[in-house]
Amino acid sequence: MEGKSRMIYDEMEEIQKGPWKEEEDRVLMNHVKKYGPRDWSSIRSKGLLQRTGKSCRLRWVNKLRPDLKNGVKFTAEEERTVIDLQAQFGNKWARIATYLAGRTDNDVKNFWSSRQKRLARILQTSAPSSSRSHKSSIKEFQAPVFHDVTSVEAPKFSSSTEEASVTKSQSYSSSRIRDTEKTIKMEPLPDITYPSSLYYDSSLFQLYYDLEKKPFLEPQLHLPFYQIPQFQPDLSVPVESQEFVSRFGDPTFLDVFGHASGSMLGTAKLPIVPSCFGPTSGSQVSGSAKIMPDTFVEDFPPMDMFDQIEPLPSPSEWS
DNA sequence: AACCCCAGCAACCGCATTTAA
DNA sequence: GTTAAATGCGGTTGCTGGGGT
Repeated sequence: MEGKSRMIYDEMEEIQKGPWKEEEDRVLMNHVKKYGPRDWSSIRSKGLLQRTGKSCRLRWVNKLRPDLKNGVKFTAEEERTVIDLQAQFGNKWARIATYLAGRTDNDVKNFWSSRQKRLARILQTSAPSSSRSHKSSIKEFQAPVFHDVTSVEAPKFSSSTEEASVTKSQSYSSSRIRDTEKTIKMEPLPDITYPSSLYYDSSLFQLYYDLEKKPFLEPQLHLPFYQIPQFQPDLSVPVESQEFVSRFGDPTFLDVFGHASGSMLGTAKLPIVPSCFGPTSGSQVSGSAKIMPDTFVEDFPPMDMFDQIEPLPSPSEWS
């Protein structure tokens, strides 16, 4: 080996990888103090560190930035935010992270993948071994997503027309509602103060109903699944789905809901009247103990065991 | 005590996009 | 306008510590 290739080899060899040492962090911090968070490549070219510019930047962004919540677990609120934004944006971790103060894209990404693994395991262990059809029925479900997103602040965007569409005058929630066809806006019921931004994913309904042909949901069927333990087996629900649905009563399955208890599920009913069906369409749940959506969200954090589930076709794909 | 499993995390890699020359 | 370098992003990997057996 000689000449240029030798030089390249030496250069490659010198590059430091792996965990950062304190001294390296100090050098990197000094660089940022002097020049700001940029010119990462110059750190190496000046001989300050044997790290690539990319590595330096990553270290700064993920660990050294002063505003980071290092070593702090995601709060329930942050989890809700991530779940909601992931549903909205997909795996746009950097974008999602802009909604979470002190969190990096890596944080969000790691949080999400941990969660996916956890849920996959839960699904796996709670799935009855005897039923293949059960497995397929799960795939037909998509999670109804309940969120109170009123407290989520939209980030301050500097550019991008798409991002600029979320203006200060527009709440994050309203943009969310506007953006998705899957969202059914909740109308407040008299004498109850509901967060105006409460919404859920209506696609659960799509499982059973072609909305164009059957504009009215049967009262029990448009219930969110927290009422499912009381689910009546004769409600024109496909047998497979009933089987799946019945598993909400399975104590193991309930682990998905964190500290939710089976008894809570059994008694909880929420009067929800999707506006598209109108308050007079007879879709209100009868005889229910009213619970606030927020309470519900708190008691049933990250309800996303359906995340593995393939999305249903969009309405335009229905035939 | 030794081993295994797993969750959480940090860091790397490859590719895409943006910026500067 | 072109090209190379710098930066940003998302997927993936590997390490580590804690808990269970």
